[in-house]
Amino acid sequence: MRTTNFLLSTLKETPADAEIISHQLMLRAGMIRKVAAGIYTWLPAGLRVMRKVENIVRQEMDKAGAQEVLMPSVQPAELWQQSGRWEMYGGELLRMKDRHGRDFAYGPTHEVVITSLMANEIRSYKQLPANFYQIQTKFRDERRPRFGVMRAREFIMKDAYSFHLDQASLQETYDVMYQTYTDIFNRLGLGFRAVDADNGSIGGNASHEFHVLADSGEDAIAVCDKYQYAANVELAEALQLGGARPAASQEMDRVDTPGQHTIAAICEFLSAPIESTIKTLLVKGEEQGSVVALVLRGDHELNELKAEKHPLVASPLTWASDEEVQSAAGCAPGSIGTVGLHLSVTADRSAVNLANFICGANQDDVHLTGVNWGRDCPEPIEFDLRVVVDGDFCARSTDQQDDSRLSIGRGIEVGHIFQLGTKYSEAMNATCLDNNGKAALMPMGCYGIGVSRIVAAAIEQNNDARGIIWPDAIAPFQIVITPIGYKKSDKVKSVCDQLYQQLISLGIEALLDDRNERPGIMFADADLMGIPHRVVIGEKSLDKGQIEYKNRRAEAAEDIAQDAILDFLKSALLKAKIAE
RNA sequence: CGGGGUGUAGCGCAGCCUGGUAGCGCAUCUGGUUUGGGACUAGAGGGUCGUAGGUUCGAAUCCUAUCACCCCGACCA
Repeated sequence: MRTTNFLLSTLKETPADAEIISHQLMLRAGMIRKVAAGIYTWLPAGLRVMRKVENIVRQEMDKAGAQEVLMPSVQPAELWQQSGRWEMYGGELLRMKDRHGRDFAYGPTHEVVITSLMANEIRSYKQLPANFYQIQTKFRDERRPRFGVMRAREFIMKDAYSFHLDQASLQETYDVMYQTYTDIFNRLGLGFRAVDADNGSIGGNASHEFHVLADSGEDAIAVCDKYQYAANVELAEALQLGGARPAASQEMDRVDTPGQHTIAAICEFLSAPIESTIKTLLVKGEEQGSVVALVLRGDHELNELKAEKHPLVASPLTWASDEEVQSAAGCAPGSIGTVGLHLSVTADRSAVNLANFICGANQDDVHLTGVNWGRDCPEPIEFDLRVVVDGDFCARSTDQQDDSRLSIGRGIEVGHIFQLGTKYSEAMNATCLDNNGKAALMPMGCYGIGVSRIVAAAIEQNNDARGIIWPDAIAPFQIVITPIGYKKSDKVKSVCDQLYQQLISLGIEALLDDRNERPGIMFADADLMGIPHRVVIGEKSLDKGQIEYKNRRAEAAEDIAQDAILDFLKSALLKAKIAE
């Protein structure tokens, strides 16, 4: 491609409404343009990247034995009504009527379409297992689209659905998809993690999210390198800290703490370490009108999702009102404690093993020190209540003496695989005959990849002050040829043209910057667009028989002998490919 | 959906408070000088001031309504 024949819509200035770096760079590099909130046009530079992503996804899905189909983006309401989702789905489902007044929806996902199709197509277990995928435009009417194509309303997704005779077969395909996703993200050249998204109720390996690691990610994830454990922070199990509970060695004592209502204030006031304090939180109980107490070490944070799973706690989690706190504890929040509290008390694992701790006295402006479970107040129910923090032990670890530690990072969810079971096959009556000739509901699996989101996620992970730095596998062009004096020097022109033709004939995607621009502009555009390899051809170096090469990631350029440049580039591309 | 904010040339913004018929930078087009990291110079084109009402002799500016977009939160996967 020659730049004179390519829509190179680069911007020097950053559009005002772009918040995160990938959105800014996609606009500046001329990859996308907004049409409406959360709805974008993909310009040539952007589409080339998206196609690269699609192709890798397609190749790996095919390799895994999945078959490509294409389902409609517009779907009749009847299918959604059959599954009960027409009512359930809510505002995210874009609904519309055709000219006859019939209801339709723009598909946010395709379970109901594929399931009703396969209910007809699959008759025998001999056709199973089967896995079908498509790469399609989806529409989810997000209340608040943001971050460009990262959280758009219309987006491109690869979704796959597998059908099975039994759970064992589903698990097998699930495992294949797990590996396929790993291969895909490796080939894309992205740093990622498979994150345990198991909510515990289904058990096993029922759900994994694949996250591209980036500071701007919307999800916090806990990662342990030693045990290959990664989980959404909200789901990550928090083990006990501090080992077994020491014996009580202090007498309980009352201290006046006027005006001290926060953990930080109490620690300061009493010169006590925060790890020796507990906080007592009152929330509404599952039983109507009841209040239950949740206890955490002073430095820990309540994980609301975990609390909701506690059988005594109302779901969704609701804080007790000030009045309820007053009547249950006899004081205002900030002075609640476990001694003499006539409520069910559940303590986090790391609060249970404390001895001689500090807590409120259930009397305003008074605290207790030297408090011990069992002696001064009843032993609490032990429960995992807290949010894991950086440096916690990994839940996979069996030995707390080892060096496994969780680190907390942020991720962008770009893939999600999960086992659906028979939820949709039941709703759509998708059965096949088993080897006894009996109809059996087909368990299903579902596997999504956010194709358009990957483009943005890749930029979040690969950029610098000058612009995008594409991984080779998804760059819009592999090589950019930047001539110095293309219009002035016949020599420069002919060397550039020749190299360009050679690269093209080798199937290498090269961009020849044949504009009559100053070098600074051409360099800036090439860097902004993130083209991984650049050759600069000018009379000065040609006179020395040299051509300059620079990798987008490299600090400086290097001189290559003119007659060796083609081999050099071929091996540079090959090296990048092997590194994938 | 709740709170906040913004709509003026392709992009970034000023002008609005204190009404007098629109301006700056970048980009674009033409000529000249330039050409190894976003040049210089001379000129040119481009705007229903989001939309609709109202107040006024006169509205980008004041008032009302409405639409769009953005941010924070809630929500969702």
